[in-house]
Amino acid sequence: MSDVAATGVSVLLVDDHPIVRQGYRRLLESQGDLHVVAEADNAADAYGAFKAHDPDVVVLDISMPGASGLEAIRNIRARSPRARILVFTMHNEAVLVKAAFSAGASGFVTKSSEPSVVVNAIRSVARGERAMSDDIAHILAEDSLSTGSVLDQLGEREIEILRQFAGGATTEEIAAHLNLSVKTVQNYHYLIKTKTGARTDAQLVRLAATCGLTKI
Amino acid sequence: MSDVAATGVSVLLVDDHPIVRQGYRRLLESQGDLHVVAEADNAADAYGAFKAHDPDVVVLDISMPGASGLEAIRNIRARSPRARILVFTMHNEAVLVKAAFSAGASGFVTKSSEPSVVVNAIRSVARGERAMSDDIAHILAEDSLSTGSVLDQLGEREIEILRQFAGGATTEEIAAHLNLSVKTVQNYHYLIKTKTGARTDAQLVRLAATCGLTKI
DNA sequence: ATCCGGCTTGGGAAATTTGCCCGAGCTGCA
DNA sequence: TGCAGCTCGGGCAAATTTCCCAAGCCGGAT
Repeated sequence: MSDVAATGVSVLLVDDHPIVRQGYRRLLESQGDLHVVAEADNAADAYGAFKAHDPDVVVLDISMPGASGLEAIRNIRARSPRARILVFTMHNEAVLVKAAFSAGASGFVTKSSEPSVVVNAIRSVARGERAMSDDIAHILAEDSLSTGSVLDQLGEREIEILRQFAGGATTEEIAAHLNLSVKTVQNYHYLIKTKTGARTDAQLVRLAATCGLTKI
Repeated sequence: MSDVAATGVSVLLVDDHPIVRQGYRRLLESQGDLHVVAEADNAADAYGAFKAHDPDVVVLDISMPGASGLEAIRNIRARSPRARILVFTMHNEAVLVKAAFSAGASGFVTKSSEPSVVVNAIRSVARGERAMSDDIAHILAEDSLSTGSVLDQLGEREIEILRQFAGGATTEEIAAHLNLSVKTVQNYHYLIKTKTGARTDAQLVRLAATCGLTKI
């Protein structure tokens, strides 16, 4: 990464869909200056791949099931603060975007962006700049003006648990996914309900859906 | 499409993510026998593109926002019954898969499938065969198929209770609305879950939503 | 006519979850 | 240093869920 202009930008792809990875790889390689040096299909493997290949930019999807992609961002940044991470996902919730940036991401681009936006975002973060797609900027802008979504009352953990719960996971499954005790998940469940004012699990699911936390 | 073997397979890509379309395009073109002749980024444009280019296979993501991808399938098949449609999406719920097939899809492949699975599925549906990825076959098998819509298994009362429940009503409220004992509503709740195979209240809500029983 | 099967309605009892309260560790911030 | 907030879990009574069962009703089959 000492001379990006001369050597191009090396990229680590992290996404749980092989097809999508393959698509990225072809897209990036066709640019000439972008080179995919490694891939990972889950957040847990991301750091290992990062350490092994020392890419200029990590492109990762934080909407992977199970472990949080935010965790992966923190993991990488904690050990390699100069790492550049571009989040590339279909989610566009303001809370998620803010969480990603505060976790250490350098950029956030939605999958509905034009390919040119993505490749330019990769080049931007490789230069140490911040990058985000127009829709994300829009969402953050509106969010900064708005009264605040219901989700703003929730912490990161609470949001993750709400997402999995609304997605149909049982308490035990969530506990297993996040490596928590069932009791803790139950407590979060209850906390989320009281915080959001939902009196019913069904109301919670609807809430998550209307906030875009889960798609139905 | 008169001679697939000689001319290759022409494909129409329908997906709301430009990047993903670009990825597919590169993947398919690299196969030699598959040619992307058109793209569309929403369900509404899909039929126009189909009519204009008469592709052998339509590869489409039914998880697009706004209009239903199922609608697009029905649209295309209604006017061109010999159309071959391969659904390619990240969703893997049995109800959705069955809905897609009953809408006229010829194949259903999840985005977590290997690239080779996708290209082979395209070739299969081009030959007029059915195709689905292993995970989808598994899900359908477990679903033990049988009954058409999930709602067909439910009686009138069960549907009414499911609707109110998914709408956010508590057990007591439902009992009061319908002049039943709380116990009866509880039993219905349980019965509905076992009948539909939902293991979670959240899954029940999603089910009701996907069946159009409640809007979110 | 009779019987079968499914829907509707609820009781009962064990298993599980919920509702709240609590404490502890940790982090960031003043 | 101390406060505040998030995360994580124990405890325990109250509530709900999970199953199993029974009975009435009704339409269709025999």
